[in-house]
Amino acid sequence: MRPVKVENKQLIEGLFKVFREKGYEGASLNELAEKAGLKKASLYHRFPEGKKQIGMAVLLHSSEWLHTNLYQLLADKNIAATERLEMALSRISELYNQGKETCILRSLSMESGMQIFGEEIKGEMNRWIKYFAQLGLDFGFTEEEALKKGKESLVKVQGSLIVANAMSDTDIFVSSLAEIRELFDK
Amino acid sequence: MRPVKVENKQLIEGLFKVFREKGYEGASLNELAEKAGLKKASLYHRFPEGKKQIGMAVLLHSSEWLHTNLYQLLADKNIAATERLEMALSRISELYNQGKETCILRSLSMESGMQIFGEEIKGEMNRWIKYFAQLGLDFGFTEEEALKKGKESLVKVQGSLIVANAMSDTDIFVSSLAEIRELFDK
DNA sequence: TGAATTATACCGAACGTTCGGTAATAAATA
DNA sequence: TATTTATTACCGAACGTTCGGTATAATTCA
Repeated sequence: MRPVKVENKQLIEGLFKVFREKGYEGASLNELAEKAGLKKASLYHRFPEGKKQIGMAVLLHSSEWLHTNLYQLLADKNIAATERLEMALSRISELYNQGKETCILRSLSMESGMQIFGEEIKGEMNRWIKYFAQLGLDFGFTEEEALKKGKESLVKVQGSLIVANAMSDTDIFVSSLAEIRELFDK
Repeated sequence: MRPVKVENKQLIEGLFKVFREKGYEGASLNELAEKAGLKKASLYHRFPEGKKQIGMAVLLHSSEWLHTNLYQLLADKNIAATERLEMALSRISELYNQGKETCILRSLSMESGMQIFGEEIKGEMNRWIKYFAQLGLDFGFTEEEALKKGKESLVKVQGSLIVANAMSDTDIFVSSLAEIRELFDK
């Protein structure tokens, strides 16, 4: 069998960047192919169902990253809650390149994207809230308090990414991460 | 002179909704014209410079709404700070239809929109922060504290709109407005 | 009538998608 | 080992459709 020109991981990451920067409608097959290192027709060999399937693969890739690098950490009771929080914030900062890059969930959550990926995006946000709420419980908060903090952490990350990007001011993102820290551990 | 078929205000509001829901790339001229109640060519009569000009008009319309309905209120020293805050939150809730609708700044702030409207979006966010920071001063906070609260209010609104829309859960938006209240007046 | 507004028809370019064919490798055969 | 065969990966070219945009004619009203 002929070997692939671009490995799957590298391929998805190239596609991911285009969707994150341009959104679903803004990401053209030509640019997707270019950034992926393949021709347009070859993309259709890898993803026979086309653009929607590519978006889905990108979303799945993000979901796996979060599960491996964030959620598993947040749920690891062998690590003290304070340290878990610290590490989680550090990985979130890494994920969004210190606030210089937006979130794929936001990029794909305009109306056209929601019609295709609505359930996946909603599911991912629910997972974020759930795992941060779990951390809240480990910090000793009540279930209600913890759930609220889970939601606040998501709102802060999403909001600060929007504002930081629009204003070219990553300090807002960095500050928001600090506020999430204080939300749990003060 | 022949009267217009669709009045300017109504026209802009129709165009506004399309850009807010679909983003810049996702808003096609055919749909813009349809929702505006005009044909495409008639849109070009009203906006000879095309789509960019339409987006700019929509953005300006939003800016004026904010100035008239929010910023003037926030700066009105004849009203007690607490009441000003309360009224401001109420108008924000109205603006975003209790969290059921997103913010045009977010919709137009993907890469393609930022290249066209970057300065306008940045300016509008700065204005939001400035006026809420001013309110913070009136609440007796230091300049530094007030500025931080201004930024937090913007982050909370933007973030909660994203999450509320993606999760079809307007409670998150409502809660976030309550958190902004507590941020200033507790 | 004359000017303004709207509508029809159209344009080149770009869109997502498809297809026929070629390149590259592994497996099978001689 | 050398050659053929099968399988998969890739790509150029073209598809029909829609894009943003533009002529030009018809309509409307001062």
